[in-house]
Amino acid sequence: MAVTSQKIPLVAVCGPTASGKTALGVGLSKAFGGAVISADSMQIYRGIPVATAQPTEEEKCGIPHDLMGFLDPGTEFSVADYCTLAHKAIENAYKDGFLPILVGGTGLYVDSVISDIDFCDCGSTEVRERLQKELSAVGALNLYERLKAVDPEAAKKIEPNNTRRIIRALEVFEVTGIPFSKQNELSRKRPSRYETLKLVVNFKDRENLYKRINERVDKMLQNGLIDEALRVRSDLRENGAGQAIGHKELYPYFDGKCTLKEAAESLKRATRRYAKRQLTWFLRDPSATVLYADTCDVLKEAEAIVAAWLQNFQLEDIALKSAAKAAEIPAKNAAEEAPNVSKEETETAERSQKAAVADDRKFIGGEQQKREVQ
RNA sequence: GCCUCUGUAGCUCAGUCGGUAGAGCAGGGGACUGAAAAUCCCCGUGUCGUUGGUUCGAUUCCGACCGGAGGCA
Repeated sequence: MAVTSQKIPLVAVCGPTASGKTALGVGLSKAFGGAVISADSMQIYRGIPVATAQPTEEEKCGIPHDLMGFLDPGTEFSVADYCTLAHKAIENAYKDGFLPILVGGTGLYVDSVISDIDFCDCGSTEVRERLQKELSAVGALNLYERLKAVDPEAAKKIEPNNTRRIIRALEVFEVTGIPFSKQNELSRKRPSRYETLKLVVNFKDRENLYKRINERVDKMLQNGLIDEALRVRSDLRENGAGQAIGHKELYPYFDGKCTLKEAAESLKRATRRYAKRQLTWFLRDPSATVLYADTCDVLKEAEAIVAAWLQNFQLEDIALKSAAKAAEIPAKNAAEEAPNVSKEETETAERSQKAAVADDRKFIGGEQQKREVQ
């Protein structure tokens, strides 16, 4: 399966919150000379690192991270803005000799970059605001009827109550004169500019994910989530960082309407639901390789997959040299380990790997120390 | 000890003038092309506390018993 195009290789690491994407992205970067480009609609904002679980300098392990914590929380932002920045960031990383690794939980951002969706520069705040006003004056059904007349294809796919999508579809038509559905169709035909390997972190038993989520929320509360929420409350905008899960769930507690315990519970619940939504997004893509974090060592498995995948590329490619070089060792391991493993051996291996996963942090720390000593 | 109220979905409760039940929340599934940690859609069988009785038929009416709440002693 040789790759004939000149496309840039891109590894995407996706999965629900608290699944260990960050550590996996860093781990792969260390193994293959990668640079992380974040694909997270909330980690882009500055000043809310606790709620958005931004990695600390220590967790980044010296790996370059782009598109993280650079935007003022009051700033509006869109997928289109993100794509512009992300394409540039990926290109730059690649030019500098890094293997670009897109790490994030925002499915729309990840897929928009990967398949190079064309947002056709057709965003108009005026038109959108006008439609919003019309909506409250005329009602959702009327707007929906208008969409039906103008773009029946789009109307078929959009629920009559999903006013946000109705407005966007009408907006595209008004600005460009081309129906939204047609626009999408054209965009879909456009070839991607990347050769992508998409990894999705999942769990065999959902309870394991939920446990991690619950524990992480508790940790956030210990790490100053309340102070952070109080500090930035007035800076957040409803259609920007204010949407982030983490602060708004604490407001009822601040307003004396519930106990901290209740607020924490609702925060956990919101996060669990979000994780589920992320999973349905990522698991929908049949081309994605799914890794189960509760039954195997995700990093090891991912390293083997990436190493094998990198062999599709021509090694004369200057930008890939460092990656290929770094890949040598894991590639060998993968070749030796992957095939000819009996079922029983796999099971015992899984069991011991489970222990390693449980001790995730220390394990990575140990690896890190080794490398630093060398 | 007596009196009153109460016991229906994981939780809070509707309801059936007797024909085996339905909302909200929780939970599950899904969609997604410029707010996406957002937005939206779909999914409700449970010994109607237990046990006798009346009845063609009881979760619904009557009795007893067992929980829970309140009142009087």
